[in-house]
Amino acid sequence: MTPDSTSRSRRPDDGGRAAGAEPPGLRERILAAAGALLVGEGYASLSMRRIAAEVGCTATSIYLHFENKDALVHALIEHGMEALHEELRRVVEAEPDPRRRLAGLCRAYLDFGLANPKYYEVMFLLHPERMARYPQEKYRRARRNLEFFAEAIAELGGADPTLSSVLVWCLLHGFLSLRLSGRLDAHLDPDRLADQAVSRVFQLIQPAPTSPSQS
Amino acid sequence: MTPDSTSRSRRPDDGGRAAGAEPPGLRERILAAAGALLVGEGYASLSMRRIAAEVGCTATSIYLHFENKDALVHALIEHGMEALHEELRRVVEAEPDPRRRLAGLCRAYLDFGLANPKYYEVMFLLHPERMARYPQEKYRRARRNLEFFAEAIAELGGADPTLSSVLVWCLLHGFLSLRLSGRLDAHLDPDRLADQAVSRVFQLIQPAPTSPSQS
DNA sequence: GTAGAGGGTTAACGGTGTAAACTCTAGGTC
DNA sequence: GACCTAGAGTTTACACCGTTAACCCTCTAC
Repeated sequence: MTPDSTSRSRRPDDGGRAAGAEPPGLRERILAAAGALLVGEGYASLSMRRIAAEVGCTATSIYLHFENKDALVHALIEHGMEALHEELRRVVEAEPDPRRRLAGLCRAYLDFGLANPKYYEVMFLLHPERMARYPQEKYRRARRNLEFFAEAIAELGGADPTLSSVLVWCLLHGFLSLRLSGRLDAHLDPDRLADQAVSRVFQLIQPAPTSPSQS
Repeated sequence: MTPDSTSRSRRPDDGGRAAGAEPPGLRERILAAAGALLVGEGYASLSMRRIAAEVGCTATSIYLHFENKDALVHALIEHGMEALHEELRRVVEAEPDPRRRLAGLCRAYLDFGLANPKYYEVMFLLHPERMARYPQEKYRRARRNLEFFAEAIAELGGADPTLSSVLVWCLLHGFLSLRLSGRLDAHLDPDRLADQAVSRVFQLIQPAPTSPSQS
């Protein structure tokens, strides 16, 4: 039973905004404008006033639909997380072979970051000083993404799949972080680096030799 | 034509003014205050007015010694880069054994980030929208750091040392990035993760199997 | 008909980085 | 001593920023 009709105690805070009425609705339009602005001009240009101008309302109106700017950005992050999750889910469903599936997951993760750099920045690069922590609860989707990796690793007989999946994430995210912020040496071929990162993942997930011993 | 007997040719940085010599000098005091403010309150509190208040001058005075805020932050970054380089250099000089040296380099890198999170953020996490790119030329020192890694990798017979060193950097930086921004699952033990990252580095630098399996 | 609530507005506060114009002081030259 | 100049530092101001408080207008419920 979807209760609506007389939407009395609608709390626009961060709860789901049901009532997908006929016109897009201001909240949706704000989100769309914010996303377009983010993709088009980057996070630095994502100001409440700019968004409002784009959408044709005043900056303060946004506060009727989002608690503050962080909440708005969180909604954008959630949107991005959903898109990323969808990409990964597609790979998982298409690839029964764990080896190819893991490689596909890595490639999909990298491709997502390279194809949506502004979104990736907001989702994974924005540092905590500048923004209230993205609600831990919402990271469940991110964790489900990691589980995709962990499952494939487990099927491949990798060491400690959960931990290994995090290490794989570190490698992939580290590459994207350095690449997107332009910190990689300009002489390196980024594509080759990405390919190498993906193929070395299979070594990364191997259990460490029982004893370091002598080489 | 000689302006004065005082050492004029001091080029402390990016074409700064000659500035004084004997007392700390305003430029040095600004840098010191900025560093303290960064470490103490984080990048978000690093405003020109805050720095000026700390140092006892006006915000605009800072512009007599730094072209703009980015230039000031670049000076801080350079300071951090020097400190990091020193840490790594120490390891290189203390460890002749390449295996232990590589492990030591990884640990030192991670320890630097964990011990100086605010500096690490400014050095490697601040994303490009918010700041003019750190001058490529100054990244030479960062590249020299990577050479430390590459050398050890070469001695260990790792694959394509230059490329491998970048991948190791990706792994270490990815871990620090996710850790410092609080994005790692709270259930994971970060210390164990760091240890695992370091020990898996040796697998990461292995050459990939000649063929990615048949089919 | 009237009360009330929700969506929207205007005006304002304190903060930001930065540019322009001004003042003050020290040194060099006649 | 008088004058000029250069540079360090200050005041003032601008155009933004996120956010709050107060107000308004329209619709619905009783």
